[in-house]
Amino acid sequence: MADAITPRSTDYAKWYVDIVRNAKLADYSPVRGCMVIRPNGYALWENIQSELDQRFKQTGHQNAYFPLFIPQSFLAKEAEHVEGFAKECAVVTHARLEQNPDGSGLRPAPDSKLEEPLIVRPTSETIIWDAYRSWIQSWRDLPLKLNQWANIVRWEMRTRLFLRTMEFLWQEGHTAHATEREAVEETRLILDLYADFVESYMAVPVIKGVKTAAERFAGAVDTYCIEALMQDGKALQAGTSHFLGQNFAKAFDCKFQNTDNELEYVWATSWGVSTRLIGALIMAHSDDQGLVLPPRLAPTQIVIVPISRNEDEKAAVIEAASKLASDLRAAGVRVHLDDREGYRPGWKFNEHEVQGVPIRLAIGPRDVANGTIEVAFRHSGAKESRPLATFAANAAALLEQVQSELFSKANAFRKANTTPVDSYDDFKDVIETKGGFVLAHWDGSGETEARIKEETKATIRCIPLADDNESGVDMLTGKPSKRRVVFARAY
RNA sequence: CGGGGUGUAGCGCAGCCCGGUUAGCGCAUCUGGUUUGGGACCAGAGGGUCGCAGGUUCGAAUCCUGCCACCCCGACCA
Repeated sequence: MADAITPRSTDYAKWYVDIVRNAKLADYSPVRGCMVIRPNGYALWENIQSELDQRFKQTGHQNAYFPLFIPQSFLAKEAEHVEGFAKECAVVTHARLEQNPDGSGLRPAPDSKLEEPLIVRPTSETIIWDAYRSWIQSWRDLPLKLNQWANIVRWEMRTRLFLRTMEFLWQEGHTAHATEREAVEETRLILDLYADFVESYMAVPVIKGVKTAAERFAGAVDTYCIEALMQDGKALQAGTSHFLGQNFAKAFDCKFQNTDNELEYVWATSWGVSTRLIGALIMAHSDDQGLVLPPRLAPTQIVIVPISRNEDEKAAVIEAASKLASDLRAAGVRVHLDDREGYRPGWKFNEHEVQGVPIRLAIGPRDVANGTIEVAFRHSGAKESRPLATFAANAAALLEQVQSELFSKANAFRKANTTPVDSYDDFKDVIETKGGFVLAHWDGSGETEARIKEETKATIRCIPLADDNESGVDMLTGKPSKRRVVFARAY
């Protein structure tokens, strides 16, 4: 509980795990590559969920739920999709266990072997498009815009808490449209929604862009993404929105009759963000003292720690603290009065710091006498005394200020770690020594991209959508390039 | 799957080379007391198939053989 956190400068990967475990966000499970999401971590996911869910509904989406198990044959229907996912599927082959003949434990009963194996969904396009085929006949059935909150399984070789686990939680939106244009608009709408959410709620700046063919979702025509930069200079894909064209409609024979009385294949999108966002959050803001949470997402925004030496003091302090807590609650602040017995104030300070509570208030006999409280800011470490009477009224604004300071800090970090380069030598040097986003010209060929990846381990994170075109020549081949693209080493 | 490493109390480790009372230490936990403005202190207590299976030996955490698990580094990925 009170273990030291490895400093980032010593070992970034270890620091990350220490944060996750000391802040009690998650724990390892008995199953390799899986994790237990603890209450502190799950509360973050619930806040992410409820905000996104609202936004999905505001933009005309409905929630539904599709099965965990998918017939193996479904996956095979879309050629690129199967190629992308087949190698990381968990497969259910038997329906029953029985005692081993020699009495040594259990085995799958041979006579319970399934006619057709089931795969545990690595994503749900196939089973959803199978349903869409039967639900969509006419242009009047479109658009169909569903989302599901679910768990999925991808049999990963190497895993990291939140960033890559074999099972993870996410939402996946799947929409069907009458026209290509409408589907592309949907893809972009969700991309904007994700970017705004991550920037305004999580205070993590992102770059919106399109993936290259090599990095595209298996089965998509275009994959749009938001890319965030972590404190160690590595990029993290924080969300994706795919324009699927008519690939899945064709694979699942999903057609509709248009207003001209003709049969057409449906146009599709799919999009998702996962519990990986929590990993992004940690690596964007946290420090060597522990987790740092942005107020909008923090399960507890303000914690109050009472301090007293005897029963008389305690009564007065608790009374003042309780009143403050209820005033804050009335002002819409998620506040927690930490009145636990048996823990000293210093211990509580540390615990709330490790767990990332944005603002800590300490109130003791001196404060009660002076009508003040001590305000400590998690993100800056600043500590100051303020009048007690007016604090609650200003609290919401104070939290918003913290939120925006966090974003500014992350934004400044990204700016400082985004480097334009024009020669391949400079490129290799920056990737190797400085890291971060590297903006360079690329000739658009998969060969060049693959060679750069091979030689530097840096990939094209995206071709940015931002309107800052500047033509040039590929740093490697000298061929013409219409704009700079974003390179980085990535998680 | 290739290379490296580690398995001893909930966690982190010592002991192993050189076999020998009851397997130890720190943190955490429990009880009692004194404490409380930045991780309190004192006293006491509980907690172990020494990863598993064989072998050598009067005797194995320690030596030998085999197996298993996990971690780190690489190839794949939200």
